Amino acid sequence: MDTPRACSVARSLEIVGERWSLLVLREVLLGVRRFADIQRHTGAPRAVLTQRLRRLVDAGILERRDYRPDGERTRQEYHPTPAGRELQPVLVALMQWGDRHLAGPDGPPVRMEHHDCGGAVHAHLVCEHGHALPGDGRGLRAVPRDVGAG
Amino acid sequence: MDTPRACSVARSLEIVGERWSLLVLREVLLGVRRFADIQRHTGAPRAVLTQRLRRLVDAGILERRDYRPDGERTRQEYHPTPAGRELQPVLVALMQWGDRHLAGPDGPPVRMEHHDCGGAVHAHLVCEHGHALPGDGRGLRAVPRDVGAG
DNA sequence: AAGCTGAGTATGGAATTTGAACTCAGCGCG
DNA sequence: CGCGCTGAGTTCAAATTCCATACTCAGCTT
Repeated sequence: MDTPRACSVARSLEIVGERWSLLVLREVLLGVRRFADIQRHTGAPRAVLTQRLRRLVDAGILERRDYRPDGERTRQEYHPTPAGRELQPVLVALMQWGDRHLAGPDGPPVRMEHHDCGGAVHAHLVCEHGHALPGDGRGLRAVPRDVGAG
Repeated sequence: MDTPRACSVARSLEIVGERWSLLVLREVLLGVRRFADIQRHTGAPRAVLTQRLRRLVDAGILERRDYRPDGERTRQEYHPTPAGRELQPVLVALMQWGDRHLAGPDGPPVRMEHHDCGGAVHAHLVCEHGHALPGDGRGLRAVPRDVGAG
C-alpha cells in the first residue's frame, strides 16, 4: 500500500493548513471582521488574503456578510460560523505550545481566559470517561479502522 | 501600529505550519520512525521531507538517532522529543475537527483512544479552575498584554 | 465633480513545491 | 572481492505559490 494514510488531520490541513489561514481565523475569532483589519493584523498580502477568505467561506468556516457603517457605503465583514468556532481548540493548542516553547522574554503576548472566572484556558486531552491525559499524549493510542484485522 | 499581532499561534505556525510538517509529526507520534516509511505514509516529496525533518529536529520537536536493524547497515530514525509530544493536543484537535466536518461516508478513519480504558479521546477547553468550556470556545476571552484594539 | 477609503485585481519576479532521475553507503550473496 | 539491492538523501527543471507594488472600482463626503 503506497497511498498516504487516510486521516482527518490531513483532511483538516487541506483546508486550514495553508499559510495564513489559521491566522485569519484567529483574527475573526478575536472579533476582527474587516478585510483591511485582518490584513493589518496578520500581515498577509492582500491577494493571498482574498484567496484565503474565499476558501474559508467556501469551506463553511467563515461567513461573508454585508453591512453598512454610518457614513460609509456597504462593506463586507467576515464572521465565524459554528464550524469555524469549533476550530478554537486547534488555535488554543497551538497557542499554548508556542507559549511554552517559543515565548520571548516578555512571556506570552496573549492570555486566553475563561470569561466567567478569569482562569487561564488550556486545551486538554480527556477521554470520554472523564480521564484526563497528560499534555504530552502519553496514554493515547491511535486505532486505524481500515487496516489490519478487517 | 501596522505590525502584525504578536501571537504564539503565529510563532508556532512558523515552525509547524509549513506543508507536511504536522503530518510528519503525526507519523512519528504514531511510531513511524524511518524516512521511507514517513515518506510513504504522508506522500510528501523526498526533498521536502528532508527539509521538514531537518527543521523539526532543529526546532527540538524530533530527534534523529542512528540505529542498526539486523542484517542492514546503520540507519537513522526520528523520535519525538518531549516538545514534540506536547503537540499532541494540536493534532487531536485538528483530527476531531476533521472527523466532525470532513469525514467521508465511512466515518473517521482513525480513532484516538485512552490506552487505559479504551474511551475516545478529545481535546477539550478547560480553565485552570476546572471549568469546562464548550467546544466552540464560547466563554473564551483573549486578553492581549501589549496591544490595545483601539 | 473631485477626493478619499475599503476591498479587492493585476502583475511580474522571488521562493517553494513537485516528481523524476541521480548519488552514495554498506550488507549479503556468490 | 565485486555486484546488486535498498534506504536515505540530493539534484534538477517545471509548475505552483508567494510577495510587494501598482492599479481599479464603488460610493460617501466635501
